[in-house]
Amino acid sequence: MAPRLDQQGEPTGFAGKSLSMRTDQSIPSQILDLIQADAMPAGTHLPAQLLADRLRVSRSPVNDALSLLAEKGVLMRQPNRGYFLVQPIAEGARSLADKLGLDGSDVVTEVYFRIADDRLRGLLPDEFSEALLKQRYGLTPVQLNGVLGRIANEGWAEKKPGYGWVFSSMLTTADSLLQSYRLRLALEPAALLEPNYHLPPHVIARCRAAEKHLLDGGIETDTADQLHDRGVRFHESLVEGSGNAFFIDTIRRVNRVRRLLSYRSMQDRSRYKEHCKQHLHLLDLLERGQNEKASQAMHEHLSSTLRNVAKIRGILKP
Amino acid sequence: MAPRLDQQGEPTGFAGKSLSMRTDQSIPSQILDLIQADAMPAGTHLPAQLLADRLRVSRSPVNDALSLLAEKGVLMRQPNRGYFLVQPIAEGARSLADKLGLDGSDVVTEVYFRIADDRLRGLLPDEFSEALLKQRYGLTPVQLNGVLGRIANEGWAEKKPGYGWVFSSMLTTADSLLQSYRLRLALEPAALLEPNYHLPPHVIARCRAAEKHLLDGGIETDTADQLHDRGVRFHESLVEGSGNAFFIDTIRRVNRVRRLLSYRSMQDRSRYKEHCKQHLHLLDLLERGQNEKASQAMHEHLSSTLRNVAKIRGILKP
DNA sequence: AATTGCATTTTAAGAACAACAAATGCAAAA
DNA sequence: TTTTGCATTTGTTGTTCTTAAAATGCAATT
Repeated sequence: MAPRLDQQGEPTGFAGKSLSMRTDQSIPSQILDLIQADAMPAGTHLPAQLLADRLRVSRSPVNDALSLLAEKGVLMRQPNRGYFLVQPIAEGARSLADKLGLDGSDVVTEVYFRIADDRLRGLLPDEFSEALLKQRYGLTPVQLNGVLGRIANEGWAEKKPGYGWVFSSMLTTADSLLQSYRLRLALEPAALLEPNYHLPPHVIARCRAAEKHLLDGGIETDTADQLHDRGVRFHESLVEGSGNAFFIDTIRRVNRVRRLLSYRSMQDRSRYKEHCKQHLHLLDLLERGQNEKASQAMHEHLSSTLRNVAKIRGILKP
Repeated sequence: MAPRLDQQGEPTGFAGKSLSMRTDQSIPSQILDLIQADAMPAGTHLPAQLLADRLRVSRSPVNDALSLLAEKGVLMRQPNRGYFLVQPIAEGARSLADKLGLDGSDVVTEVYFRIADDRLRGLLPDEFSEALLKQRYGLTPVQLNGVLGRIANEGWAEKKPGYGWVFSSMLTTADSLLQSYRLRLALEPAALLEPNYHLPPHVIARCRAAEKHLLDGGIETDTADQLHDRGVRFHESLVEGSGNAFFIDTIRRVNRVRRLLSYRSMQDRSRYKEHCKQHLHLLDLLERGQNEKASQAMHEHLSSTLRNVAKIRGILKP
C-alpha cells in the first residue's frame, strides 16, 4: 500500500552538498547502499568516521549501525581494528535492507499514506479535527503532530483559522494529477535553460544505468513504487542540474504529492519503453550541452505523458 | 524591520473557498478590514454568526473581538441586540488596526525575520543547532519549534540527518533573488494559459483599484513593505485565476521567500509607475479573455523586472 | 425567525520534566 | 598517525499534566 521511500542517491554535487538530502532511511540501510554503490570487495575496512561524514551524522549512530550489521552477519568485527565487509553486496531486485528487516516504515509515514488514501477514496470529510485523526488512526500527540506537519508542508491540508483542518484541492479535484503535470510542463523545460546549467557526468551515468535497467526487463519486474521512484529520480536529477534552489524545491514538492496521486492511475506499463527512450535521448542532448533541444524534448516528453494521463483519468473520484 | 504581514483579501472565489487563506491577523483587525471592504455605513448591525462565517471561526472569538472593538469605541453595544458600527472606516494610509494597537506581531514572526536578516548579513553560520537559536534569540521551546517549522516549510533551512540544521542556498547564493524571478518567469505566464482560467470581476476590480491607488501617489507614500505586498497580491491574484492548486501553492511559496530577499534590494521606486501600467494592461487583457496575449505580456513584464533586478544586484553578500 | 447571551463541551497549545539519541573528547591500540 | 572504544557532554524528542481557546447548544430576547 504505502509506496516505498526514496532511496537516497549520492550527493548531487550541487552547491557543494545536496540541497535537501532525504534521510528517510535508517543508518544501517544507508550503509548497505554505500557498500553497494561503491561496489566494495570482501574484506573492505569501514572506518566509522568515513561513513559518518558521508551520511552527515556523528560516529555514534554509525557505530550502532555497524554493530547491528555485524550481528546480521553482513560485517565482521575485529576488536580494536573495526568492521570489515564479509562479502560484496550484489545488485538484486529486492534490496538487502529489506531482507534484513531494516527500514521498517514508521507509524507516521504509514498513517500519512493511509490518510491520503482514505481521502482519495472519499472516506474523509473536507474538514476534520485533529482529535478525529488521533482517534481514527490511533496516534499519540507527537505522531499526530508529525503527520499533520508533513501533510501541511506538502500543502494538501491546512489549518483553519480556528480549530480544525481543511483538505486543499490538491488531492480533491478530479484532475489534480493533470494539474501537477501542467506545472511540471511549465517548470522542467525551463529548468534545462537555466544559466550555468550543469549535469555532472556521474549523474548522467547513474541516470543512464537506471534507464538501461528498465529497458532490460526492469519495466516488467520492478514494483509500481520502484517504477514511480525511478521516474521521479530521473526528473529531479535533471532539474537539480539547474542549480536553482527554487526550481529544485518546487519539483520535489510536486513530486511528493504526485506520488499520492499517481499510483492510483498507473496500471499500464506499455508506455514505459517509450519513456525510457525519451529519457535516454534527453541525457544524450544534455551531455552534449544542447540544452535548447533538450528543453524542447522535455516539453514533448511531458506533453505526451500528459495526454496519456488525460486519457486514463476518471480514476479519481469527482 | 520586519515587513508587515499580508492583509487578508476576501475569498477569491476559487473552488468555493480560498485555497490557503492567511490568518496572520487578529480577529479584531480582520473585522475592521471587513467593515472597510464592505464600506459599511454608520449604524450597521454586525451579527456574530455572519462575521464568524466570513472569518471561518466560531462565534466565541468573534464575540470577544466585538466586545474589544466596543471598548475601543469603534462599535456600540446594545444589550440583547448586538453590536453596531459607530462610524464608517475611511481608507487611510495607516490602518485603524495599527492605531488601536491591535495586531502586535508575535515573537515567532519577529524572530523569523531577524533570523533571515542575520543570515543574509552573514551573521549566522551555514550550520546551526536549535539550542543556538533558542539561546541567541531567547526563545521558549514552543517558539523555537514555531520558527523552525516556518523556516523549514519555506525551504530555506532544513534538518540535518542527525542533530542540527543547515541553511539551504535559497537565502545564500548571490543571485537567489534572480533565481526566484526565473521561476516566476516560467510559472506565471503558464498559469495564465491554464484551461478554464477565470479571473472573477470583483478580483479584477480590486486589483485595478490597488494599481490606481499606486499611480495616484501611493508609489511615493506607501511603505516599502506595503509596496511589496501589493505587488505580491497582484501576481498571486492572477495566478489564482488558474484554479491550479500547484501553481498557486508554488507562487505563494516563492513569494514568501522573496519577501526576505527583496526588501534588501528595493530602493529605487522609479520603475514602479511603469509596473503599474503593465499591471493594468494585464488586467485589461485578462478581462477580455485574451489570455495568450496576457501570457506574453506577463512574460515581458517579468523579464523587464528581472533585467532591472540583475542590474542592481550585488547587494546580497557573495 | 433570527440573534443574542451565556454555560458547557470540545479541541488544541503550553510547560515541565524524563528519556533518549547524537556529538564529542581522549586514552589505548593498530 | 590514524582509528577504535568508550565515557561524557550536549542536543532533541517524547510524555504527562495543566491551561487556554474555540466550538456548540439552548433558553431568552428582539
